[in-house]
Amino acid sequence: MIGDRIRELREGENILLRQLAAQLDMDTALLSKMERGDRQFRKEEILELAKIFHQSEKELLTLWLADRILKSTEGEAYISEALNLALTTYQQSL
Amino acid sequence: MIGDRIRELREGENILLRQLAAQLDMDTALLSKMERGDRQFRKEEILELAKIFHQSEKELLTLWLADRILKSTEGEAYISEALNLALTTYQQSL
DNA sequence: ATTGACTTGACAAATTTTGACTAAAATAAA
DNA sequence: TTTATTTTAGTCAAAATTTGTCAAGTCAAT
Repeated sequence: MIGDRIRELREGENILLRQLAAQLDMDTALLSKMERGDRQFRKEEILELAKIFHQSEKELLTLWLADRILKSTEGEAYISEALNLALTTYQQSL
Repeated sequence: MIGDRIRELREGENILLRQLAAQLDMDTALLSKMERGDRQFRKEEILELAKIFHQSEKELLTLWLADRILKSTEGEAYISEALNLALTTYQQSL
């Protein structure tokens, strides 16, 4: 999800994986995994990517956090119910 | 949240922390932390607790998963947005 | 002051996540 | 097809996180 978006942005600007990896100071193989969702981005990387691609931090961070949320539910039952409950619980806590 | 519910159920049946801990084959201190939300239950423990207290697995697992979801978002920005996005993304994936 | 129930903090053990590296696979260019 | 480049997959150890245990702590009731 965030990985797809990053790939989309990268390809939209015709930047190679290894070039973007260099900008982020990371191994190309690792960035490849991150774009494909095998590994998670770190928040700092998302912020850096927002700068590089002139996207709002909010958009990218939201995608990134949604990914992490879904990852934390992988393989479980009652995911919709739990997400709904988490949402209302969170909103009430504000 | 799930911890509160377990404590409620336990106290409702006048079971001591150490007694329930014994039934779950765990240290009393650990169960104490779990009820208070310091530590997370494992899924097998939730299933066992559903049996012990004659509650539906769905109810307890949903509470448990919602807890884990919220924990995975702790300290982040755009939590509501991400939860909503995670929810719609998940539902579309079905 | 002693007992019983529960809580807390510190530490060690276990598990999971992570990044670097290597090589294989896919893709593109010649 | 060969060669070069880009991407993906697999492995391994280090780092980080989670988990379990124990001892000491609080608090309330006796």
